[in-house]
Amino acid sequence: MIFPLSRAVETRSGDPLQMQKNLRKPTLSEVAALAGVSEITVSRALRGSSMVTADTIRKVQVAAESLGYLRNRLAGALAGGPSNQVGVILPSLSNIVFPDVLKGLEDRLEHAGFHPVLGISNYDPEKEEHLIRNLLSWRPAGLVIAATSMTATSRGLLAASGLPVVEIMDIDTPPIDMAVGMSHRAAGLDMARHLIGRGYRHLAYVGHDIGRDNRAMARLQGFRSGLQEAGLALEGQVVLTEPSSVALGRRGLAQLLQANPKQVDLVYFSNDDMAVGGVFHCMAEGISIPGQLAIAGFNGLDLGQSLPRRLTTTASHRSRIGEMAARVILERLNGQETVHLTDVGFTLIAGETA
Amino acid sequence: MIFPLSRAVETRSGDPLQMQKNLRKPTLSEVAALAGVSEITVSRALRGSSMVTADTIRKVQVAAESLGYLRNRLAGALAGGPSNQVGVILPSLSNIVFPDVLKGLEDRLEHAGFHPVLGISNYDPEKEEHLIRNLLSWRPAGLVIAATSMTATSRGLLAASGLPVVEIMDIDTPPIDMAVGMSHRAAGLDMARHLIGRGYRHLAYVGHDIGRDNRAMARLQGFRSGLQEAGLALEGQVVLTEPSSVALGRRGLAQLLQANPKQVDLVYFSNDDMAVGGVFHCMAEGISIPGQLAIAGFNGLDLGQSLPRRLTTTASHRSRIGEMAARVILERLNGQETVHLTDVGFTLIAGETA
DNA sequence: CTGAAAGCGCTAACAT
DNA sequence: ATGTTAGCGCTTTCAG
Repeated sequence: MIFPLSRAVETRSGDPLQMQKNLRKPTLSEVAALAGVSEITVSRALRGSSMVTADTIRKVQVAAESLGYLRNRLAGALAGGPSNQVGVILPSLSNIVFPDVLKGLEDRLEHAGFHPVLGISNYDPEKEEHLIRNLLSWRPAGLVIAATSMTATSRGLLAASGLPVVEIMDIDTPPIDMAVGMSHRAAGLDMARHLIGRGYRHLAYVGHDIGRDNRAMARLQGFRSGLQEAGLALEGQVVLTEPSSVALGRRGLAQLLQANPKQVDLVYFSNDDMAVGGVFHCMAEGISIPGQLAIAGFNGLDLGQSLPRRLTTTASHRSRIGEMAARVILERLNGQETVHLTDVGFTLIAGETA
Repeated sequence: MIFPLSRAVETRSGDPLQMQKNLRKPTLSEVAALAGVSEITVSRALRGSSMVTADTIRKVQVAAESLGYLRNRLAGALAGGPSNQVGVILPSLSNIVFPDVLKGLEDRLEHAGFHPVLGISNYDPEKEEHLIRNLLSWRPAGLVIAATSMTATSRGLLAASGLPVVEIMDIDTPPIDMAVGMSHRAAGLDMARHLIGRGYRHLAYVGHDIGRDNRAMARLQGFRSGLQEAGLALEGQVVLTEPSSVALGRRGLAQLLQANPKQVDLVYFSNDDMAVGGVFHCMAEGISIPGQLAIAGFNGLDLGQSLPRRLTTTASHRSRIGEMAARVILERLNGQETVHLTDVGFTLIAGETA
């Protein structure tokens, strides 16, 4: 049995634990009976409706308290009340980016009394579709999704849901409903221009599993465009088919330098974790930064900014994305007009490694 | 597949909230009508009950598909069906430890078709209590909580809920229902013994906001016990009242060395982030590791293991904690016997920094 | 300001 | 193998 019913125990008034153990979960009508009012009045009182006397509110509260009443939102939501759940679909929690986004999201939702209901797609469109169906079946107040590449059915489900739906991270493609994020293409381009401006001419790239991370791919595309503008091209490239990590970045740079022994003077990494790995490789091999080799990353993690030499990188405003996503959902639920595209931008950090 | 977008009734305004209100989703009975069977048969067919003909299952599926039917689990759960939601309360998402735990948890829950419903307590017992009440009101299948110090009411609510409740991280205090974690005291003790065995005699500590992180405090206590065993004591200590970070560790070590110029030969940090900060400080100041100063951390993050010299630390099995928490909940829901205390242990990593 | 009636959409418990 | 009957516990009408 799923809910083992506790048997009767001797009551000790005042102890909420004991009070509740004696009975099935008390319902509205039991509270109503004890308070000497109707169910609906209890409902209104407990939800803070304006149309209830302060006096009856108190009566109801006392009754509810003494019974250890716990609201049943399943019933409430089914009966047409609002839900305070927001479905959240992320591709992963391993990449620090997503916990950061989730943090911002949760923080704002929390303030409004909402909760994220989480699903991790693991970069799999099929699973993503499955998750959408699943989360939607709980009739949440809204949905936030960091999509990979949605199936047509997924898009259909979201569009048909009639809920506020926010697609986060990217704003490079038109959203079903709303989007919050930044242009990764622009970030890559921006970094390329910055580096070229600093005099680097022999640039290479070290990346992680790019098939799954089309944000990283967009950055690389932007970066390439920047090189093209200056009549340059990537002089080396290592793309490893594993999730990004410090260890992978270290390995990736070793591999790159083995294949392209001398000419490269700067390596653009797919993100800061990878870039820090690159820095560590240089430290271990006695390669001076940025003298012999310059390094740039993406994300602006605390980690990179605490290196002996501050990492040159692009700060992404991750928790801000989460915050804004929560914000547009709440605004929409509030009946306010909402913007369909929110660009949180990015900030180039000219550090000491490039 | 047809999405019930066109089924809006009486749509008169462009206001999205209105549109949403007017959208009617198809129900079981509509599917039943179309399939020419009863509601309950549809219900059974869609849930994969064994007692339905393959043929009617197909009929039902076709009908459901063509209407764009989407299961309403609110109604299902209210009517006595199982919930696939598990409440999860964590103190923070900023500390990498908790995303890691959440990852393991989500992964296992996912496989069983369950979803975490998240609440972040921000190390505040009042908020924690509030979250417990809130999540419980959705009648989840279980609850996982990384508690700070619960209020009596919180404990009462959890005990009275009759749900599987798992307290995670610590196993140093007796749980209300079940606990999954490790002994942080033991980890600190273990590290102290290891270091003393390596010959260090002048040990100091650099920690972060310990008032909020009683796990770190437990490690420090264990560490001290280890010193005592050897007739030693901490020769220096800096505890900063901020959340742990690489930057803070760097600052903390600088502060420690300023106050205790020469005697210290090893610094135990409250965790790896802090320890890496310490390593960076040494790099920047030209202090050789471990020759002039040895460093040890806690957690076994990828980061520390990718340093030019692998960090000496204790690997905590974070995602394993999440996995085991999910496991005991699922076992309990499955009617199996469950253990009340699960120690996932820890692993000392004898790196190159101490 | 309070109440009575009428479901919300589903599933468990018995039917057949 | 399928159907019938009753709710689950609440909140929306609409009355008073």
